Amino acid sequence: MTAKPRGRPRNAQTDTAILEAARDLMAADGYERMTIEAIAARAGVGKQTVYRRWPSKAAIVAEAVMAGHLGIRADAPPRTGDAAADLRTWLGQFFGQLGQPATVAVIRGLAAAATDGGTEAEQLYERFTGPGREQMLDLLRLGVEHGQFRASLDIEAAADAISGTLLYRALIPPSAVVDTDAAGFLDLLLLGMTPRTSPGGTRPERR
Amino acid sequence: MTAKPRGRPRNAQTDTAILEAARDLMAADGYERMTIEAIAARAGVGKQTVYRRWPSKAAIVAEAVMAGHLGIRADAPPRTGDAAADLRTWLGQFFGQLGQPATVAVIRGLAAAATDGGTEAEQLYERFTGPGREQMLDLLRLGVEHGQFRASLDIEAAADAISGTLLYRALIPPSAVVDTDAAGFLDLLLLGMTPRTSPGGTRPERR
Amino acid sequence: MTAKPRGRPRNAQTDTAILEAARDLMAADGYERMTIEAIAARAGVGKQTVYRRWPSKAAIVAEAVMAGHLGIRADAPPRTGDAAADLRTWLGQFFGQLGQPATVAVIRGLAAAATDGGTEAEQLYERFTGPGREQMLDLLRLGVEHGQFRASLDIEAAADAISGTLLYRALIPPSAVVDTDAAGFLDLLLLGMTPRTSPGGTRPERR
Amino acid sequence: MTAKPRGRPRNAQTDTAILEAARDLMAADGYERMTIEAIAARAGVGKQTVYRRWPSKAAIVAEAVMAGHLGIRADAPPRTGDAAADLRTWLGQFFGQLGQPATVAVIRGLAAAATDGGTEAEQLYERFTGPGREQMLDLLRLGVEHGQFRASLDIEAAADAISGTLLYRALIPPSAVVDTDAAGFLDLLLLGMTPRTSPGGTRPERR
DNA sequence: CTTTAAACGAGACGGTACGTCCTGTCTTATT
DNA sequence: AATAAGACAGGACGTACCGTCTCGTTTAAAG
Repeated sequence: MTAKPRGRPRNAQTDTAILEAARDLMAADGYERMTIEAIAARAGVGKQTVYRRWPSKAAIVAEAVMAGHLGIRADAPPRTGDAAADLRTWLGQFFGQLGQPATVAVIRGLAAAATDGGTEAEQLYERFTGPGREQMLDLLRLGVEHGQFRASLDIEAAADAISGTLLYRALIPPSAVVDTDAAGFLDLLLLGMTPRTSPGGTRPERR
Repeated sequence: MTAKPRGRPRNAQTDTAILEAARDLMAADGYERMTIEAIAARAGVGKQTVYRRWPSKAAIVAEAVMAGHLGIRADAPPRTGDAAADLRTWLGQFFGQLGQPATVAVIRGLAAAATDGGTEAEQLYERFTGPGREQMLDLLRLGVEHGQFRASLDIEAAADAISGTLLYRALIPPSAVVDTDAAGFLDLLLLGMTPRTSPGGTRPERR
Repeated sequence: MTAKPRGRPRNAQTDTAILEAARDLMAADGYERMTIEAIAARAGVGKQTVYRRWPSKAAIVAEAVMAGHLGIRADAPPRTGDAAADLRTWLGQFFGQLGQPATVAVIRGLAAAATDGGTEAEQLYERFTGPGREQMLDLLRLGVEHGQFRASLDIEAAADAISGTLLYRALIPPSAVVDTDAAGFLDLLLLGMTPRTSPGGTRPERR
Repeated sequence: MTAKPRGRPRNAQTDTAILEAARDLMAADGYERMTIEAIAARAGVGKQTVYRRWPSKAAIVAEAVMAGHLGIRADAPPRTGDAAADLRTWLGQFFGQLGQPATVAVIRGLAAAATDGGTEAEQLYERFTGPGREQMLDLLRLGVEHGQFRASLDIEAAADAISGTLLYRALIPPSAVVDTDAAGFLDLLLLGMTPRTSPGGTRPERR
């Protein structure tokens, strides 16, 4: 049990203001070019107030993502009973967002934050992938149980492959993006079934 | 045909010295913490000499990787005729190197460099993934022809999934790494076959 | 009335530390060779702290002189009632200091600073010559009233001639200095009387 | 006797081009801001060619002045037999030029060059003031002999006072300049006679 | 109410690195 | 051998942020 706080309590709206400032600047400048000084200024807040709440830029970004201030929405996946379909729907959310520059900026930022090294990388990994990963593993496990995915599936490895592909797609330059849709990707990964190709079927040339 | 060069020619050894300095500092400090000033100092070179040759830290790192000064070796894959086996062997090289801190540092650096934005990201993508990707696509195509991989395989998507997973494994903190071996991963991705699990078969606990 | 200051107030001792560092380096290296970086380092201060207070090297030097940190002492002249004698005594202070390397360094620095152009030159002129000039004009005026100097004396022109000679003596190389004493110079300028020559009377050869 | 020169002879026009480039840049940017690199570029010449001929910026400027490329004209003074009048005429040349910005820039540059310290200051002093000084001393000596100046005049000190005043007038900011004419100044210095004031006679207010 | 204690905006502070500019020297190929 | 061009090690420039540290002020709860 925490001791009753004394002195002036922290202003809860300040958190929001900072996270929103971070979100805007991230979209505008990218993670690297965004500075804590600029975040504070845009939030109309002293620098110390930022440092009092988060230890680093990476931590701010991680929180902004988790709090939903940044583009990637981690809504709970649907649970219709059809695990494969649910997974497709859910991943579709993410793959669909890869078209939006803001989302790409965020994922790039997270990757950059992860490379900052030190404990933040671990934190970020935990906070960012943690909850989503659990959902993913659940659905994969369910799919195996229901016989939708093959029994030998290494669900942890599968989860990593999904996350990794998502990350990779965000990092590569837009001109090189291959427009495979999420469902096709999932089939590729998990089923050995014919992936449903995008309408028209023909793959565009790489630049 | 290039114009005839005038004035004192650039010293080719200087390039090497700078790239090697970058390699060492990258391994020691990581991409973010490595400074151009330190690279110049370690190479025994003026800062301007660095800037004369590369426009940014990202560009230096990209070149260092391509020139083979940085840990990831992109040797040509073996061509035994068995495409699936060749691919396994070749990817094994990369996955095996994920255990070495220097290699991880490099991949993290490349990711960070890619997030630096601008044209360098594209350059980096082209130069880094380009050659390797061609090899990968070749082997995948061959495997499909020989019936080792299913006919419906989207080889571009498969290549992205492989690259992405490799990247993801390098970025996540060591404590969270799942020790699936390369062969198992490949089976997962391409075959729908039972992956060969590591001896003992039990998955270690996550931290 | 000035606006109420906000934020952390500037440390007044820091001003002193910087000015003293400038004084020392000026004496040691001369104005040209003295760098702002070295001033900051010697004062144990960040470079920005220097730039926050003064816009240029010239401005620092000007302030250092006015604050008395640099060698030229502009003590108020004596007021014995004998204006000519007072002037001689007072100017003697300055001419006497021309033998000290530190003083010469300062005057040279002021001249160099003046040539930096811009508004600082004006500032420097005002602040450096201003107060002393008033004293000089006062004494000259008094001397004319008392009949010690001829009635037709253009006191402003006389003041310029005095300042200019002082400056010139500081700028020329030591080997070329003529050792006329202050009193003799003054007589030359103002009285048409026989200057009191230095003991021995013979002028040394120029180099 | 010098050995017969071998190899390609120096181009004499190059000297001129460099000195003229220096003259132009001096007028445009001032001594401090003028760089040797810019001089070479403007003269259409390699940097080394400049360094082969002069050891320093100060030396270039000194030569530019002596060669008449820079504003101050040191024509020989007239010799009418009336030493005082000749001196007035001659000094009038200099004082008159103080109105031209280019001339002021040059004198300021010379002062700055003198403060560069080292041997260049001495060189510069010798080359710049040397020839003119001889002329000045000659006329002063002549004036004393003819009884135009008082017999007790210390001619070396008088020459310094004249040079110093000229220098001082060039260094002080234009707004502070007192418009005493040369003749009046000279009378002040040498004669104890009523100086001829400018028409109207009233001194303008200082800024 | 008054005291106490923390939060807050502001901005100074010692540092570090940035990317640019210039110095004076050194190679090139050319004249 | 001199030249135009330009690379080179070095070093200072003035700027931007870092993360920390005062300031004076504000806001609650405790006395």
